[in-house]
Amino acid sequence: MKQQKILVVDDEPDILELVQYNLEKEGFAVRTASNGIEAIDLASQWSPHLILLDVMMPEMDGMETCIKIRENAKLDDAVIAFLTARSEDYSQIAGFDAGADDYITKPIKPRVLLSRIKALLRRGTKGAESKPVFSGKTLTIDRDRYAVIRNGEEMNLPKKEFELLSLLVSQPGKVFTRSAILSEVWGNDVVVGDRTIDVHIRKLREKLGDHYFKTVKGVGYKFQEE
Amino acid sequence: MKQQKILVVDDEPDILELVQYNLEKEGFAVRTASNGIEAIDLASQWSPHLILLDVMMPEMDGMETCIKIRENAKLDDAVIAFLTARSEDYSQIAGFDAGADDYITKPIKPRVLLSRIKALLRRGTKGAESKPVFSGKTLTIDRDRYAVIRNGEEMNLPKKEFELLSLLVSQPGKVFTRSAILSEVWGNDVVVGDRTIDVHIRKLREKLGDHYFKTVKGVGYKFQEE
DNA sequence: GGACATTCTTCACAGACTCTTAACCGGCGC
DNA sequence: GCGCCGGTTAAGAGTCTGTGAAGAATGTCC
Repeated sequence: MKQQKILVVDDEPDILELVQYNLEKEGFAVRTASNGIEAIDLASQWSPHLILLDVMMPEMDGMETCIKIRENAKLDDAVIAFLTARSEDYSQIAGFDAGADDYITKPIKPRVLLSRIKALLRRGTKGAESKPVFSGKTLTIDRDRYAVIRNGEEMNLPKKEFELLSLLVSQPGKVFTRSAILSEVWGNDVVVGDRTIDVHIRKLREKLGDHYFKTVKGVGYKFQEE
Repeated sequence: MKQQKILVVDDEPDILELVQYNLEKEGFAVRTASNGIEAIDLASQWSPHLILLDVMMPEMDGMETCIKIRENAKLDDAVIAFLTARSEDYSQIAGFDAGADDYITKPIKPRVLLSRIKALLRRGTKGAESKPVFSGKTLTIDRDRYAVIRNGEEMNLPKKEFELLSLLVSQPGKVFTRSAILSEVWGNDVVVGDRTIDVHIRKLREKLGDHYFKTVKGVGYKFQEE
């Protein structure tokens, strides 16, 4: 699965570090900004899936930053959550008006933070999911069931193989470069060796048949039925 | 969709009127009560989907009312949200303990109120919305009676197991990720350990048979009959 | 209120499966 | 032959789930 990107914005380095550590431990790609201006910059070029925004910040406060971010069409899919001290009640209300999707109260408890974040991301990506089913002549991929059906026979593949197959099958005939495959299946910030993709392709060839997968030397791989 | 019922409880007639007007405009069925005792009465016979409860009330305060309502099994599905003045911080915390699902601070802004209420109802009705009964070849789930019937033999499951089974059975074959299961069965704000789901799945396997539940490693679980 | 039963959650560990790595092979164009 | 690429293989690291037991939480019955 593709790695989810989270931008954390707070003016206290301690908080940034704490949050970053906990999120990265869970496999998220994390970047930080210490004020609103930085945040907007980074957000617009990095396109994070979720933005954690401290309400109280010098220069430009969270609310204002949030509104600015919402104005950027490119960031329409981003989920925004406020970090707020428990006493700053007012901000909770105004925050929703500014376009926030949730608020999380400080002091931050790592486990709670994680569960909230996961819930938010799940909600956020619901619409973006591509069709759950692809059907070709002899192969059907059903993302809902996480299964591949070949000639009526259902088989299960390990996660990475399934994701890789899904990607290739999503656009039959199209050649996917190695780097494209890496970033889609492994995520941008994961580094794996050169041969890893080959090995997974080989597994797929073993299980489904050699003819489905065509190697385009120097470029990448493509899926073709028959 | 069936009209959603909301009970508003507050001792200030102005607030009642304001809230009632706004909610009815949006198509909700609204009733009001001006104290805790009235509220409990009305709630138990009308079974609202959501109860808005002022914290500060004469006779019986919101917290106490909330606890009483929670004791009534018939109202188990009701979502309870507190209305609280900005300064009454403490109540927000204790409110969750008393069984509240959210709190909304005064002064009330209609737009915010509506968006919060809709979010709450969305969350609250996920289980009840689906048909109360699912029937497969050998398994039948009857949400109304809270019972599972396998091959004509009725059996009762503990709540969590039942909810988990219901969820999986609601879409046979579909893989539910661990995080999806957590948010549906446990709720977004509950944090439980990694192995908890496994244990419940195991219980179900013990009681109903191993073959119904398929593990998809790295992804989640799915239900399949046969 | 106290004793008991049931349900829910946690924990530590084992085992199975999956993923990645590294070394080596062979084809191809120059 | 040489360098570049991808294919193959097997081993080891790593990840995820299953399990038993125990403790906490909750409910029930006198």
